Amino acid sequence: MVDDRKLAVLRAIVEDYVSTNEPVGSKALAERHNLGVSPATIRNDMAVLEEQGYIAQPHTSAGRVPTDKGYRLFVDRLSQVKPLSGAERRAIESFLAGAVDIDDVVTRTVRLLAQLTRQVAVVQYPTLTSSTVRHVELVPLTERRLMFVLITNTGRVEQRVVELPEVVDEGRVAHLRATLNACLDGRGLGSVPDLVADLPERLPVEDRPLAATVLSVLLESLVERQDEKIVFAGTANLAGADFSVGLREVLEALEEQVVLMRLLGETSDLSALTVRIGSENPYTGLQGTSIVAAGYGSGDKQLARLGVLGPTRMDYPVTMGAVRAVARYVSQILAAS
Amino acid sequence: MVDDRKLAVLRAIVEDYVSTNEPVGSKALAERHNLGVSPATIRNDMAVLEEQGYIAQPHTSAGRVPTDKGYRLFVDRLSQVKPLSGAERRAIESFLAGAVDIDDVVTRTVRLLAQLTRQVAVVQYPTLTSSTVRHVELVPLTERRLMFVLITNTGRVEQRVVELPEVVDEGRVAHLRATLNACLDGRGLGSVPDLVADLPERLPVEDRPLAATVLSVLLESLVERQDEKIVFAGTANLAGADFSVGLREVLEALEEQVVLMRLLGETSDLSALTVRIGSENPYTGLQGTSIVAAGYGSGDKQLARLGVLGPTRMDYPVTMGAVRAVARYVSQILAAS
DNA sequence: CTTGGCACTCGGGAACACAGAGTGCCAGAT
DNA sequence: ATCTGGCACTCTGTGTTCCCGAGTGCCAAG
Repeated sequence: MVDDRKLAVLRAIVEDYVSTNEPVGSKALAERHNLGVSPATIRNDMAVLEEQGYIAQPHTSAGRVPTDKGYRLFVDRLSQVKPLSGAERRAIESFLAGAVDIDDVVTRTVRLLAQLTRQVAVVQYPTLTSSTVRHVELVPLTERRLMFVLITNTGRVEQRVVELPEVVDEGRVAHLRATLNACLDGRGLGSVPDLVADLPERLPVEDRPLAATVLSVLLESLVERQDEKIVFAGTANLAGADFSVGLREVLEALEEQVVLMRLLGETSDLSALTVRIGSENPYTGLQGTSIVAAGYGSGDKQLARLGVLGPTRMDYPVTMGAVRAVARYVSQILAAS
Repeated sequence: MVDDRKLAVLRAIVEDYVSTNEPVGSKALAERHNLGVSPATIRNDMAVLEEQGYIAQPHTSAGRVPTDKGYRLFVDRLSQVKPLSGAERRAIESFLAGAVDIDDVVTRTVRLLAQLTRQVAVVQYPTLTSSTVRHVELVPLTERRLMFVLITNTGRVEQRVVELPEVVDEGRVAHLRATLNACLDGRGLGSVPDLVADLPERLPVEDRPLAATVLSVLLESLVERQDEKIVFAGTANLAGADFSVGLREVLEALEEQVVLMRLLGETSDLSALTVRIGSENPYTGLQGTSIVAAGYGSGDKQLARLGVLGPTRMDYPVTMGAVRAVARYVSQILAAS
């Protein structure tokens, strides 16, 4: 009974603080929530909660504010993900349905998510390594140069210009193209390095330099894209909010692909809805912020992650609901195409 | 003689204000610049300059600040574009030289420009319409679906998934591919609509629905990309600066492709180094900001524009120098590849 | 036309007081 | 054992006042 009420108090503090952005005191709590006890009792509970590190007061004689630990407890045990309204769902669906290609899907998704949560949205492009090769194309540009294009089953296209070591005629290019496609078509990108390892040896000697050059570009493009592209939107939503640390640091972090990558991706379970709160964050520039992220992908395979970044003081149930919903809808869209 | 000195005073005011970010008074001017006259004389000049609208005072008994009109005069008549240092040039060159494809060029360019100017950099992707078709590829994905890929001479690749009206075999796809390439190879994108207009009629009747479907996708992808993609970087540089209008508005404008487009592009002469100062700006959310932009492209053809956006109070000579230099180097890179 | 002098204005910072919110603690009630 | 009301105390934030200094505009003299 006792502990139960303390948790209720913590929940009330989090909810009030999130909605008002002001430290919340015992009196206000007693009024706004019917906890059935007097302010004095609440004060006692708050003293305990503070001692345990769930809340803190900015100054003596100010109300209490949840700590990161407090938010953590709230997210883990005191809240439920809030589903979106029907109208919101329909809006999402129709907005995403209009996408024409993978770029468009990602762009629309990130904007949608930013608008929905009124925070900064971050979307990782689907990882190549878990998709498969649909087609490899070699297009001669000049005598000693060709365009290498790799198309995956997720609709993603990688292209590179390859400088050739020697003049090569159409026929040899066509042959290499056929060989490559026969070898790679439908295979997972992760297995490509193994598959092409002994390929030059299976070719006539005179074709080997050509093949080696093309393959090195192919492998390079795979490696390079493994830490994938990430896009974000909604930075304008940062303007109002105040973080413990400056706005500048947050914007800088957002432009660092690597940092973003780690924020979204450092989870073994790609599909889970993960929340990282304030100081749980590995990156110093993002102390005052929380990240809510989820995996998405077509079918059972999780291809990549998406999420939002906002002030620690955010409405976690709503945000988590939005992120989860968008992740699901994107997965649907990808599965359908 | 008289007017000359007034201009010198204006120049001094702009320079001091840009470097100190504080309204500049007559006494400080007389000390820091050797204008050879007393503060009182400068005051008289300043009164005239203010009457003519080149400067203004935030409050009575504060120093003067340049108006947009004042900056305009400064840029047009009182300043020279400042070339970059040799070290900076080399840094640019080596940084851009490592780019592997067109995406990479654009990404590197925008980051470089942001870092160089310590402002927000904006780069427009090379416009398709002024480039030419290098190759058209049709890749069957399933019986009723194929991937359409368009490669241009600038290394840009457009792809679309096409849903077919009927089951189509490899042979017919190959035939259409050959026809398309014969028809379009090497032609300007602008002329594509004309070139394909009567194409269905030149095909056997049974191929027409297929051709019509593919062509409609082709044309659509051209139209869609005509208002081109724009990327930006360096928003963290906005954090310190203060605009007359809020930071939020600026960030919002940056995420509006259309707005950015107009900012960069609304010039008949694509190649000129253009400066748009504060209220000269068509968009209300960007009043306190100036834009410095230049065209770039391979060879003589200007393909697109790039530039930076910063507070009206910026170092125009330096910024203009950086923008111009980067535009030139990017043009070189594009011409070489 | 320039200069030094002078009175005037106004913004911004320092000092100060004060109201209000919130706390902690204690003694009494349940 | 727990809750409650009361009470003294401690802050922050705000409003007020005051004053300094920078800067101006004007004027009369060089």
